Amino acid sequence: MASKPTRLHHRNLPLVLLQARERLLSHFRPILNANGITEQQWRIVRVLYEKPSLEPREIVELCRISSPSMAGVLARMQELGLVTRRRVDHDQRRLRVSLTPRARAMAARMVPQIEATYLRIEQQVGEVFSERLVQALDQLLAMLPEYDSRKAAGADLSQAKEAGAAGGVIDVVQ
Amino acid sequence: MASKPTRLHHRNLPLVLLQARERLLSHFRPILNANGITEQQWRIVRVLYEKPSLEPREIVELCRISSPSMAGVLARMQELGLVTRRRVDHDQRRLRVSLTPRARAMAARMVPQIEATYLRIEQQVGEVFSERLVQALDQLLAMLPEYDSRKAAGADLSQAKEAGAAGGVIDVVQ
DNA sequence: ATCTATTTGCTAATCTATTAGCAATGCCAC
DNA sequence: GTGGCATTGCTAATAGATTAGCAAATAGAT
Repeated sequence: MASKPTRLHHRNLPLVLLQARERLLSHFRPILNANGITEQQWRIVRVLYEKPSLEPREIVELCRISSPSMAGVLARMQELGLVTRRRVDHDQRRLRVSLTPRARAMAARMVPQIEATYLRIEQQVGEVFSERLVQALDQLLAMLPEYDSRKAAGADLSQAKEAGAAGGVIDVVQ
Repeated sequence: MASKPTRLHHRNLPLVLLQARERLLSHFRPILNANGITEQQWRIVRVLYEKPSLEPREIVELCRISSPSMAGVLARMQELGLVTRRRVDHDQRRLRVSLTPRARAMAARMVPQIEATYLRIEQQVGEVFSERLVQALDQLLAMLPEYDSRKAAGADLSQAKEAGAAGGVIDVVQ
Protein backbone atom coordinates (compact mmCIF):
# COMPACT_ATOMS: atom_id res chain seq x y z
CA MET A 1 0.00 0.00 0.00
CA ALA A 2 1.63 3.23 -1.20
CA SER A 3 5.35 2.47 -0.85
CA LYS A 4 5.54 2.01 2.96
CA PRO A 5 6.60 5.42 4.29
CA THR A 6 9.38 5.30 6.85
CA ARG A 7 8.64 8.79 8.06
CA LEU A 8 5.51 10.26 9.58
CA HIS A 9 3.69 12.80 7.46
CA HIS A 10 0.79 13.44 9.81
CA ARG A 11 0.61 15.58 12.91
CA ASN A 12 -0.02 13.59 16.06
CA LEU A 13 -3.73 14.35 16.25
CA PRO A 14 -4.40 12.62 19.57
CA LEU A 15 -1.55 14.67 21.02
CA VAL A 16 -3.03 17.91 19.66
CA LEU A 17 -6.35 16.97 21.21
CA LEU A 18 -4.63 16.24 24.49
CA GLN A 19 -2.86 19.58 24.44
CA ALA A 20 -6.07 21.45 23.66
CA ARG A 21 -7.80 19.66 26.50
CA GLU A 22 -5.01 20.43 28.95
CA ARG A 23 -4.98 24.06 27.89
CA LEU A 24 -8.69 24.32 28.56
CA LEU A 25 -8.50 22.44 31.83
CA SER A 26 -5.85 24.80 33.15
CA HIS A 27 -8.62 27.39 33.32
CA PHE A 28 -11.00 25.15 35.25
CA ARG A 29 -8.56 23.35 37.50
CA PRO A 30 -8.28 26.19 40.07
CA ILE A 31 -12.03 25.96 40.65
CA LEU A 32 -11.83 22.21 41.20
CA ASN A 33 -8.80 22.48 43.47
CA ALA A 34 -10.48 25.20 45.52
CA ASN A 35 -13.32 22.76 46.15
CA GLY A 36 -11.06 19.79 46.79
CA ILE A 37 -12.33 17.56 44.02
CA THR A 38 -10.61 15.97 41.05
CA GLU A 39 -11.45 16.24 37.35
CA GLN A 40 -13.17 12.87 37.27
CA GLN A 41 -15.10 13.59 40.44
CA TRP A 42 -16.33 16.84 38.92
CA ARG A 43 -17.44 15.08 35.74
CA ILE A 44 -19.53 12.76 37.90
CA VAL A 45 -20.88 15.56 40.08
CA ARG A 46 -21.79 17.49 36.97
CA VAL A 47 -23.92 14.73 35.40
CA LEU A 48 -25.50 13.76 38.72
CA TYR A 49 -26.34 17.42 39.30
CA GLU A 50 -28.79 17.26 36.40
CA LYS A 51 -30.52 14.04 37.46
CA PRO A 52 -31.74 12.59 40.74
CA SER A 53 -29.72 9.41 40.37
CA LEU A 54 -27.82 7.31 37.84
CA GLU A 55 -26.38 3.82 37.64
CA PRO A 56 -22.62 3.29 37.42
CA ARG A 57 -22.69 2.01 33.85
CA GLU A 58 -24.61 5.15 32.83
CA ILE A 59 -22.03 7.35 34.54
CA VAL A 60 -19.27 5.36 32.86
CA GLU A 61 -20.83 6.16 29.51
CA LEU A 62 -21.57 9.82 30.19
CA CYS A 63 -18.26 10.68 31.85
CA ARG A 64 -15.96 8.48 29.77
CA ILE A 65 -14.49 6.88 32.86
CA SER A 66 -13.65 3.21 32.57
CA SER A 67 -15.55 0.77 34.70
CA PRO A 68 -12.52 -0.32 36.77
CA SER A 69 -11.70 3.32 37.52
CA MET A 70 -15.31 4.07 38.34
CA ALA A 71 -15.34 1.55 41.19
CA GLY A 72 -12.51 3.34 43.00
CA VAL A 73 -13.73 6.83 42.20
CA LEU A 74 -17.22 6.18 43.53
CA ALA A 75 -15.82 4.48 46.63
CA ARG A 76 -13.68 7.54 47.37
CA MET A 77 -16.56 9.90 46.67
CA GLN A 78 -18.73 7.96 49.07
CA GLU A 79 -15.93 8.10 51.63
CA LEU A 80 -15.83 11.88 51.16
CA GLY A 81 -19.60 12.12 51.60
CA LEU A 82 -20.25 13.26 48.04
CA VAL A 83 -22.43 10.40 46.84
CA THR A 84 -24.62 7.60 48.16
CA ARG A 85 -24.95 4.14 46.64
CA ARG A 86 -27.85 1.80 47.13
CA ARG A 87 -28.86 -1.45 45.47
CA VAL A 88 -31.86 -1.66 43.21
CA ASP A 89 -34.52 -3.89 44.71
CA HIS A 90 -35.59 -5.92 41.70
CA ASP A 91 -32.06 -6.45 40.36
CA GLN A 92 -29.37 -7.11 42.90
CA ARG A 93 -26.56 -6.53 40.41
CA ARG A 94 -27.54 -2.96 39.79
CA LEU A 95 -26.86 0.14 41.82
CA ARG A 96 -28.12 3.69 41.98
CA VAL A 97 -25.78 6.59 42.70
CA SER A 98 -26.98 9.97 43.97
CA LEU A 99 -25.37 13.19 45.09
CA THR A 100 -25.54 13.99 48.79
CA PRO A 101 -27.12 17.33 49.75
CA ARG A 102 -23.62 18.54 50.61
CA ALA A 103 -22.31 17.66 47.13
CA ARG A 104 -25.35 19.25 45.56
CA ALA A 105 -24.70 22.44 47.47
CA MET A 106 -21.07 22.39 46.42
CA ALA A 107 -22.09 21.93 42.79
CA ALA A 108 -24.48 24.88 43.07
CA ARG A 109 -21.58 27.01 44.31
CA MET A 110 -19.30 25.82 41.51
CA VAL A 111 -21.64 26.06 38.53
CA PRO A 112 -21.56 29.88 38.31
CA GLN A 113 -17.77 29.84 38.43
CA ILE A 114 -17.62 27.20 35.71
CA GLU A 115 -20.07 29.14 33.56
CA ALA A 116 -18.11 32.37 34.07
CA THR A 117 -14.95 30.58 32.96
CA TYR A 118 -16.63 29.37 29.79
CA LEU A 119 -17.74 32.92 29.04
CA ARG A 120 -14.23 34.23 29.63
CA ILE A 121 -12.80 31.58 27.29
CA GLU A 122 -15.40 32.38 24.62
CA GLN A 123 -14.41 36.00 24.97
CA GLN A 124 -10.83 35.10 24.16
CA VAL A 125 -11.36 32.66 21.29
CA GLY A 126 -14.65 33.97 19.95
CA GLU A 127 -18.07 32.55 20.61
CA VAL A 128 -18.56 31.47 17.00
CA PHE A 129 -15.23 29.68 16.93
CA SER A 130 -16.03 27.94 20.18
CA GLU A 131 -19.40 26.69 18.96
CA ARG A 132 -18.00 25.51 15.64
CA LEU A 133 -15.22 23.65 17.36
CA VAL A 134 -17.69 21.70 19.46
CA GLN A 135 -19.71 21.06 16.33
CA ALA A 136 -16.61 19.81 14.51
CA LEU A 137 -15.74 17.45 17.34
CA ASP A 138 -19.29 16.13 17.38
CA GLN A 139 -19.02 15.51 13.66
CA LEU A 140 -15.78 13.64 14.12
CA LEU A 141 -17.43 11.43 16.70
CA ALA A 142 -20.38 10.86 14.37
CA MET A 143 -18.23 10.01 11.35
CA LEU A 144 -15.50 7.96 12.98
CA PRO A 145 -16.68 4.76 14.65
CA GLU A 146 -14.94 3.20 17.59
CA TYR A 147 -12.35 0.77 16.30
CA ASP A 148 -13.33 -2.79 17.07
CA SER A 149 -10.15 -4.78 17.57
CA ARG A 150 -12.05 -8.07 17.25
CA LYS A 151 -12.89 -7.65 13.58
CA ALA A 152 -9.36 -7.12 12.30
CA ALA A 153 -9.87 -8.19 8.69
CA GLY A 154 -12.35 -6.95 6.09
CA ALA A 155 -12.72 -3.21 6.65
CA ASP A 156 -16.41 -2.37 6.92
CA LEU A 157 -17.29 1.27 6.36
CA SER A 158 -21.05 0.88 6.54
CA GLN A 159 -21.05 1.71 10.24
CA ALA A 160 -19.42 5.09 9.62
CA LYS A 161 -21.82 6.02 6.87
CA GLU A 162 -24.77 5.10 9.06
CA ALA A 163 -23.49 7.23 11.90
CA GLY A 164 -22.87 10.14 9.54
CA ALA A 165 -26.31 9.96 7.99
CA ALA A 166 -28.08 9.49 11.31
CA GLY A 167 -26.48 12.53 12.91
CA GLY A 168 -27.38 14.91 10.09
CA VAL A 169 -23.76 15.87 9.65
CA ILE A 170 -22.82 18.99 7.73
CA ASP A 171 -20.24 18.69 4.99
CA VAL A 172 -17.15 19.69 6.95
CA VAL A 173 -16.16 22.03 9.70
CA GLN A 174 -17.48 24.88 7.59
CA MET B 1 -21.51 37.98 36.67
CA ALA B 2 -24.77 37.75 34.74
CA SER B 3 -27.24 36.70 37.45
CA LYS B 4 -25.30 33.63 38.73
CA PRO B 5 -26.65 30.71 36.73
CA THR B 6 -27.35 27.62 38.82
CA ARG B 7 -27.42 25.39 35.77
CA LEU B 8 -24.77 24.68 33.18
CA HIS B 9 -25.49 25.99 29.70
CA HIS B 10 -22.24 24.87 28.08
CA ARG B 11 -21.24 21.46 26.82
CA ASN B 12 -18.34 19.94 28.72
CA LEU B 13 -15.72 20.84 26.13
CA PRO B 14 -12.77 19.10 27.84
CA LEU B 15 -14.92 15.97 27.95
CA VAL B 16 -15.74 16.24 24.24
CA LEU B 17 -12.03 16.61 23.51
CA LEU B 18 -11.31 13.58 25.67
CA GLN B 19 -13.92 11.54 23.86
CA ALA B 20 -12.61 12.56 20.44
CA ARG B 21 -9.10 11.64 21.52
CA GLU B 22 -10.20 8.25 22.84
CA ARG B 23 -12.14 7.53 19.67
CA LEU B 24 -9.05 8.26 17.60
CA LEU B 25 -6.75 6.32 19.87
CA SER B 26 -8.94 3.23 19.60
CA HIS B 27 -7.70 3.00 16.01
CA PHE B 28 -4.03 3.24 16.95
CA ARG B 29 -4.02 1.25 20.17
CA PRO B 30 -3.90 -2.17 18.48
CA ILE B 31 -0.65 -1.16 16.78
CA LEU B 32 0.86 -0.06 20.08
CA ASN B 33 -0.33 -3.17 21.92
CA ALA B 34 1.03 -5.42 19.18
CA ASN B 35 4.44 -3.83 19.78
CA GLY B 36 4.15 -3.90 23.55
CA ILE B 37 4.47 -0.17 24.16
CA THR B 38 2.15 2.33 25.81
CA GLU B 39 0.74 5.56 24.43
CA GLN B 40 3.24 7.70 26.26
CA GLN B 41 6.13 5.49 25.25
CA TRP B 42 5.05 5.80 21.62
CA ARG B 43 4.86 9.59 21.87
CA ILE B 44 8.45 9.57 23.09
CA VAL B 45 9.62 7.07 20.48
CA ARG B 46 7.94 9.14 17.81
CA VAL B 47 9.74 12.39 18.65
CA LEU B 48 13.07 10.66 19.23
CA TYR B 49 12.68 8.90 15.89
CA GLU B 50 13.04 12.26 14.16
CA LYS B 51 16.11 13.43 16.09
CA PRO B 52 19.32 11.77 17.25
CA SER B 53 18.77 12.73 20.88
CA LEU B 54 16.74 15.02 23.14
CA GLU B 55 16.84 16.17 26.73
CA PRO B 56 14.04 15.19 29.14
CA ARG B 57 12.67 18.71 29.45
CA GLU B 58 12.42 18.90 25.65
CA ILE B 59 10.57 15.58 25.56
CA VAL B 60 8.31 16.81 28.34
CA GLU B 61 7.43 19.81 26.21
CA LEU B 62 7.00 17.92 22.93
CA CYS B 63 5.05 14.97 24.32
CA ARG B 64 3.00 16.81 26.97
CA ILE B 65 4.11 14.39 29.65
CA SER B 66 4.64 15.91 33.08
CA SER B 67 8.15 15.93 34.47
CA PRO B 68 7.35 13.60 37.40
CA SER B 69 5.81 11.09 35.00
CA MET B 70 8.71 11.41 32.61
CA ALA B 71 11.18 10.16 35.20
CA GLY B 72 9.32 6.89 35.59
CA VAL B 73 8.51 6.47 31.90
CA LEU B 74 12.13 6.93 30.83
CA ALA B 75 13.33 4.58 33.57
CA ARG B 76 10.94 1.88 32.35
CA MET B 77 11.91 2.49 28.72
CA GLN B 78 15.56 2.13 29.63
CA GLU B 79 14.72 -1.05 31.51
CA LEU B 80 13.00 -2.34 28.35
CA GLY B 81 16.02 -1.43 26.25
CA LEU B 82 14.20 1.27 24.27
CA VAL B 83 16.29 4.30 25.22
CA THR B 84 19.69 5.22 26.60
CA ARG B 85 20.40 8.09 28.98
CA ARG B 86 23.74 9.77 29.46
CA ARG B 87 24.84 12.91 31.29
CA VAL B 88 25.99 15.99 29.41
CA ASP B 89 29.67 16.70 30.10
CA HIS B 90 29.62 20.44 30.63
CA ASP B 91 26.40 20.46 32.69
CA GLN B 92 25.96 17.64 35.17
CA ARG B 93 22.28 18.43 35.71
CA ARG B 94 21.36 17.74 32.12
CA LEU B 95 20.79 14.47 30.32
CA ARG B 96 20.52 13.28 26.75
CA VAL B 97 18.04 10.57 25.77
CA SER B 98 18.39 8.50 22.58
CA LEU B 99 16.56 5.60 21.00
CA THR B 100 18.37 2.27 20.98
CA PRO B 101 18.84 0.61 17.56
CA ARG B 102 16.20 -1.90 18.59
CA ALA B 103 13.68 0.87 19.34
CA ARG B 104 14.55 2.61 16.12
CA ALA B 105 13.90 -0.59 14.20
CA MET B 106 10.60 -1.03 15.98
CA ALA B 107 9.61 2.53 15.11
CA ALA B 108 10.49 1.92 11.46
CA ARG B 109 8.17 -1.09 11.50
CA MET B 110 5.37 0.89 13.17
CA VAL B 111 5.46 4.10 11.14
CA PRO B 112 3.88 2.59 7.99
CA GLN B 113 1.07 1.12 10.06
CA ILE B 114 0.48 4.45 11.80
CA GLU B 115 0.46 6.28 8.49
CA ALA B 116 -1.93 3.75 7.00
CA THR B 117 -4.26 4.26 9.93
CA TYR B 118 -4.24 8.04 9.42
CA LEU B 119 -5.11 7.52 5.78
CA ARG B 120 -7.94 5.18 6.68
CA ILE B 121 -9.29 7.71 9.17
CA GLU B 122 -9.05 10.53 6.65
CA GLN B 123 -10.95 8.33 4.24
CA GLN B 124 -13.77 8.05 6.75
CA VAL B 125 -14.02 11.65 7.94
CA GLY B 126 -12.70 13.41 4.84
CA GLU B 127 -9.23 14.77 4.30
CA VAL B 128 -10.39 18.38 4.26
CA PHE B 129 -12.28 17.98 7.50
CA SER B 130 -9.29 16.34 9.11
CA GLU B 131 -6.93 19.13 8.12
CA ARG B 132 -9.33 21.85 9.21
CA LEU B 133 -9.84 20.20 12.55
CA VAL B 134 -6.10 20.22 13.22
CA GLN B 135 -6.02 23.83 12.08
CA ALA B 136 -8.87 24.71 14.43
CA LEU B 137 -7.15 23.07 17.38
CA ASP B 138 -3.94 24.93 16.57
CA GLN B 139 -5.92 28.15 16.51
CA LEU B 140 -7.44 27.38 19.88
CA LEU B 141 -3.98 26.82 21.30
CA ALA B 142 -2.79 30.08 19.75
CA MET B 143 -5.70 32.13 21.04
CA LEU B 144 -6.17 30.65 24.48
CA PRO B 145 -3.17 31.10 26.79
CA GLU B 146 -2.35 28.69 29.59
CA TYR B 147 -4.11 29.84 32.72
CA ASP B 148 -1.64 31.13 35.27
CA SER B 149 -3.06 30.41 38.71
CA ARG B 150 -0.59 32.82 40.32
CA LYS B 151 -2.04 35.99 38.79
CA ALA B 152 -5.61 35.54 39.97
CA ALA B 153 -6.72 39.19 39.83
CA GLY B 154 -6.61 41.70 36.95
CA ALA B 155 -7.42 39.76 33.80
CA ASP B 156 -4.80 40.52 31.16
CA LEU B 157 -5.86 39.72 27.61
CA SER B 158 -2.80 41.14 25.88
CA GLN B 159 -1.12 37.77 25.88
CA ALA B 160 -3.97 36.17 23.95
CA LYS B 161 -4.04 38.93 21.37
CA GLU B 162 -0.30 38.67 20.90
CA ALA B 163 -0.49 34.94 20.39
CA GLY B 164 -3.33 35.37 17.93
CA ALA B 165 -1.51 37.99 15.90
CA ALA B 166 1.81 36.19 16.00
CA GLY B 167 0.39 32.92 14.72
CA GLY B 168 -1.32 34.46 11.70
CA VAL B 169 -4.63 33.05 12.82
CA ILE B 170 -7.53 32.93 10.41
CA ASP B 171 -10.85 34.37 11.52
CA VAL B 172 -12.52 31.21 12.74
CA VAL B 173 -12.67 27.59 11.87
CA GLN B 174 -13.90 28.57 8.40
C1' DA C 1 34.83 35.08 45.30
C1' DT C 2 30.48 34.62 47.45
C1' DC C 3 25.74 34.71 47.88
C1' DT C 4 21.30 34.34 45.80
C1' DA C 5 18.05 32.65 42.45
C1' DT C 6 16.99 29.65 38.75
C1' DT C 7 17.20 25.37 36.28
C1' DT C 8 17.11 20.39 35.96
C1' DG C 9 15.79 16.10 37.11
C1' DC C 10 14.10 13.54 40.69
C1' DT C 11 11.13 11.31 44.86
C1' DA C 12 6.79 10.70 47.42
C1' DA C 13 1.80 10.31 47.91
C1' DT C 14 -2.56 10.00 46.04
C1' DC C 15 -5.63 9.24 42.21
C1' DT C 16 -6.93 7.50 37.60
C1' DA C 17 -6.20 4.57 33.17
C1' DT C 18 -5.55 0.16 31.09
C1' DT C 19 -5.80 -4.72 30.74
C1' DA C 20 -7.29 -9.00 32.34
C1' DG C 21 -10.26 -11.54 34.73
C1' DC C 22 -14.11 -13.02 38.07
C1' DA C 23 -18.35 -13.68 41.10
C1' DA C 24 -23.05 -12.77 41.35
C1' DT C 25 -27.22 -11.90 39.26
C1' DG C 26 -30.62 -12.04 35.83
C1' DC C 27 -32.28 -13.53 31.08
C1' DC C 28 -33.72 -16.98 27.92
C1' DA C 29 -34.21 -20.99 25.30
C1' DC C 30 -34.99 -25.62 25.93
C1' DG D 1 -36.96 -25.95 36.12
C1' DT D 2 -32.20 -26.03 34.28
C1' DG D 3 -28.18 -25.04 31.69
C1' DG D 4 -26.03 -21.79 28.75
C1' DC D 5 -25.19 -16.82 28.17
C1' DA D 6 -24.92 -11.99 28.78
C1' DT D 7 -24.82 -8.16 32.14
C1' DT D 8 -23.22 -5.63 36.19
C1' DG D 9 -20.00 -4.25 39.19
C1' DC D 10 -15.87 -5.48 41.13
C1' DT D 11 -10.52 -6.79 42.19
C1' DA D 12 -5.60 -7.00 40.92
C1' DA D 13 -1.41 -5.42 38.61
C1' DT D 14 1.04 -2.18 36.17
C1' DA D 15 1.59 2.55 34.10
C1' DG D 16 0.76 7.64 34.16
C1' DA D 17 -1.13 12.12 36.03
C1' DT D 18 -1.15 15.50 39.60
C1' DT D 19 0.60 18.02 43.41
C1' DA D 20 4.17 19.17 46.45
C1' DG D 21 8.62 19.47 47.36
C1' DC D 22 13.91 18.77 47.18
C1' DA D 23 18.99 18.26 46.13
C1' DA D 24 22.48 19.25 42.94
C1' DA D 25 24.25 22.17 39.51
C1' DT D 26 24.51 26.41 37.16
C1' DA D 27 24.00 31.41 36.18
C1' DG D 28 23.97 36.13 37.76
C1' DA D 29 24.70 39.85 40.77
C1' DT D 30 27.32 41.93 44.13
